[in-house]
Amino acid sequence: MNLITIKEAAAASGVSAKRIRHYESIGLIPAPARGENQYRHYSASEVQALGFVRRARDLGFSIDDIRQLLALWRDRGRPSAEVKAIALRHVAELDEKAAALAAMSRMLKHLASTCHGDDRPDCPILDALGPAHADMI
Amino acid sequence: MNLITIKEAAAASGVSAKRIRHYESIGLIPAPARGENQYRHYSASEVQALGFVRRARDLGFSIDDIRQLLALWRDRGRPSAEVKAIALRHVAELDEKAAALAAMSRMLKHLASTCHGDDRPDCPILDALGPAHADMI
DNA sequence: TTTGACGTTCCTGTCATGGTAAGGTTTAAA
DNA sequence: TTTAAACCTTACCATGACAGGAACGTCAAA
Repeated sequence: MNLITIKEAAAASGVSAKRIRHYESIGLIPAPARGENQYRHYSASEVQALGFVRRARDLGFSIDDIRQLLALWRDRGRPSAEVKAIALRHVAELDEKAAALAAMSRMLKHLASTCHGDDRPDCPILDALGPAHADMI
Repeated sequence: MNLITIKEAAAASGVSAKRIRHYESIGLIPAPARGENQYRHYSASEVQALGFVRRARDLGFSIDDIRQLLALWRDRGRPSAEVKAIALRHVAELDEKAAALAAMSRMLKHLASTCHGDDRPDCPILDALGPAHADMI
């Protein structure tokens, strides 16, 4: 099997060398083989696992989520229900966070729309943050 | 002026005593007066500033943003344009983050909808994360 | 041979806190 | 009077998921 250096593995997987070492240090991915010079050497399947991690991170999964997903991915007989449960729980978290951000944005847009935005000091945004209009938030 | 303890200031402002000390340590709010016993004592205006900070945090502003907003809030002659610019920049950030989360959620919902979610091992979610279907993400 | 591009480990910083420890103070009850 | 509790203080460690950089070893090409 063709073994490659960490930089090549980084290029092939889309995970930076720094992150690869980090993932190894926290036990997300197993330590790879080392050469005589102590350099890490990665096999194709290890690069595949790194790609898996990257794509899961791109979907916003936490490292702990990915730990479980990786284990299920490697388990040929896993029940798909377990994977689906993790995914749907994550979807709920994503939707919750997105809703919270949208609510903040809505409020700020409203406040900004009532603010002149010129040289005058009157500012409904600051008024809303101040104690007199606390009820607006 | 009625001076109150940090715990009372926390209750009145909605900012925990821990956070109040933290905000002081990073210079977000000025150090308050101290009693003979070195206990912090807060005035009404200091409690108002803490409430300001809390509401700005509730709207997702960073500490550095709040630093600027507080300075503008205290400046009676500030131009509202400066405040509006900070707010609109923050709105853009919020919208960007919300859109990213929504995109992740959409993709995961789609993948989950095609997953049986039973005892069978076949799982389009894992397949999509794996190297063969990298193009799905 | 020397340069520069790799590799290694280890330490610190990020952001906005929370938790906890070890100690001093004040207040109230036993 | 003693003691217990509820406060207060500072200071340090932990979080998540890394990035940056120091200090040092190794390797390939000019």
